[in-house]
Amino acid sequence: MVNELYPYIVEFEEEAKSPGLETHKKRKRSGNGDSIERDAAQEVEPSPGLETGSDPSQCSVPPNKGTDTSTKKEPLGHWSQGLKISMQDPKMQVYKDEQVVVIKDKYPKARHHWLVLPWASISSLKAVTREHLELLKHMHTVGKKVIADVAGSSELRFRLGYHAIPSMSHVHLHVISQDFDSPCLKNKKHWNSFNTEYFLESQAVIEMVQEAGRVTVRDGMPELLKLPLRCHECQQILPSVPQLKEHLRKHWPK
DNA sequence: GTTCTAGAAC
DNA sequence: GTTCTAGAAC
Repeated sequence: MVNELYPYIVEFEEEAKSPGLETHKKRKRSGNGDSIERDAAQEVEPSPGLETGSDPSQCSVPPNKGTDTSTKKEPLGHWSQGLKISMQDPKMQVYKDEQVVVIKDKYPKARHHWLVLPWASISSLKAVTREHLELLKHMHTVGKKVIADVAGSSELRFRLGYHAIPSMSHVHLHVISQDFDSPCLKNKKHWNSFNTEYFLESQAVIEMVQEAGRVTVRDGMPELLKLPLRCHECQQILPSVPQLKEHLRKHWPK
């Protein structure tokens, strides 16, 4: 509970906000927005123009000192910073509340694949501490809610977790259905990042932060991405991605 | 993270 | 000859 005071941590290259800028956008940040049932939480309508004054996508950055935990100096135009842009786009937002926003993965690796991101700028799991414990729990809860809102989700299995070594900056929780039925799933790295220990269960991460106060990852994560293609449902090993994808069909829900 | 493509694998 | 993988991208 530290950074959520400023939903807009993203710093645009537009640089210098004159100190005289209106820094007092008095907004209710009453009680903790823990309950997603509150009206603060809302399913974001696709139709534009519904945003209220509390739209965090407006990027008037308060002249606050470096509150963010990010240390990398990647330019905001770099591909690895893409999530910071997408999460601000109302058209991408599937859900949002005072603490987090959910967007669809731009290149979904299954029929349903979302990313839950905190408004607070947390570069990666390496920067997570006990102060973020409630936030991580909330991200998990929101992920489960989004699943529940999907028609037919009762027949689909889902997993919630983080990549051990994410490519994209800004902490993001993957919420992905286990059909892996998607044309964007193209290579061994895609498969193994979701079907080996490279995929860190959200629940395990939460418990780790609770117990150890931080998230540690075992060595050898990059090697996991090169393991043989093994079916997550029946453990069979398939010789190529195309054959794996053909094999997966027989596990699809009828 | 993706695209592109050389050359390995079949 | 075609499919498929895996590494570069300034």
